[in-house]
Amino acid sequence: MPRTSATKYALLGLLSCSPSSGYAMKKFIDESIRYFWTENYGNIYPALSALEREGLAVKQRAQTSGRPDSNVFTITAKGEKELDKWLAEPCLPQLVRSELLLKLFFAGRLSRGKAAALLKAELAKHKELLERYKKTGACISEHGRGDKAYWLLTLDYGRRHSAMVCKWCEHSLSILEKKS
Amino acid sequence: MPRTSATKYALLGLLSCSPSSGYAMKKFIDESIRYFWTENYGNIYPALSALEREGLAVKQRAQTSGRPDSNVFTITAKGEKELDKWLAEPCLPQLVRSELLLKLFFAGRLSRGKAAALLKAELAKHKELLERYKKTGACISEHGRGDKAYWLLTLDYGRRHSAMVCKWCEHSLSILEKKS
DNA sequence: GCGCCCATGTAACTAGTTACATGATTCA
DNA sequence: TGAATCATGTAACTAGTTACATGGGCGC
Repeated sequence: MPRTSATKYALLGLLSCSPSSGYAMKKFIDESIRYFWTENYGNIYPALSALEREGLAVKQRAQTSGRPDSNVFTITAKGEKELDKWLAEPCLPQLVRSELLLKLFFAGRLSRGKAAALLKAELAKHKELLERYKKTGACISEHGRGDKAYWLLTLDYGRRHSAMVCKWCEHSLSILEKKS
Repeated sequence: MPRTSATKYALLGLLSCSPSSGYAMKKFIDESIRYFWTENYGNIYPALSALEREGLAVKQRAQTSGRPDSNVFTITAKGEKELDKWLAEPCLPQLVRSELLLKLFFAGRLSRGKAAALLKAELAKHKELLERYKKTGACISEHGRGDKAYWLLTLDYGRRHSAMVCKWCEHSLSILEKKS
């Protein structure tokens, strides 16, 4: 079974919040949900054309003073129906590929210092993420209109995930230090 | 910069433990490290040919009684060097795409029951994973030769991850229930 | 003979990334 | 005038999945 790319639904979801352009959606994704979703232009623009072709969104040329014109897309009733259908479907099993865990799995070949360096880099990354989540939380409380519960829920996941990784790294590093 | 596929290094890593065939490596991956790494035949066989072409592994035809012949690959000194170089390099930043979090982010459109169903499915999945990790832990203690510390470390990650997801699901479900 | 596991491989496909090209507007 | 940001798009690429084809050996 060919699983349709989720890009389509990510864009429909964003459009269900408010009409938007490809450029603006990319920006929103990078600034707000990058910790669990990414897109790139090479993906977005063709997907938007497809949405229009399928009648799930309509395009309008919009002019804003002081900026180039943009193509603003609005979700249609058909688009909302399609989105809701997808949202209610169970998630397809996702295969994981963690380069870090793969390296660590074979890290017996490395010196302790080099193995520790991998863990320290991961620890630093997630400490920084934890800092960023604090700001995101404040941002949602300010900007979010309507039901923020689910936004906070995904944010909570991010926080718990990074906190877990930090603890695991610290624990792993302490084990490495104890080693002969 | 084109990032070389990690499949190459995954296979080199496995070969650094012991000579093996593509089929056997696929089996090992599926049975032991599926929780953080996956491969499929369409990926493995071409990668093995490439390893041979680059002089990182050598192929030998092997016959086992009662089974079809197999191509057993052995890592070369050059292959080990290449592997060690890769292992010591910092991990490239990995982009995350979680279909579950994406759905949840837009779950304000769903009934509470449907949103809860997504979480319940995830909870069930990770409860089952936790069960499996127990067995894997025992398996490593028995079979693992040499330095098991790093194997246990990746397993510890899996356990912590699934435990975190379970807690997050339960917490999220309790919030959904409290909602008006 | 049939179904199952062993074993290898490829072709066609879907998905996702990167690099490039274009052009507007703003600000220093 | 040059750098930065806004804005759209495509072509070429890398990566990964699925489906298919083939054939040996084993047990029923």
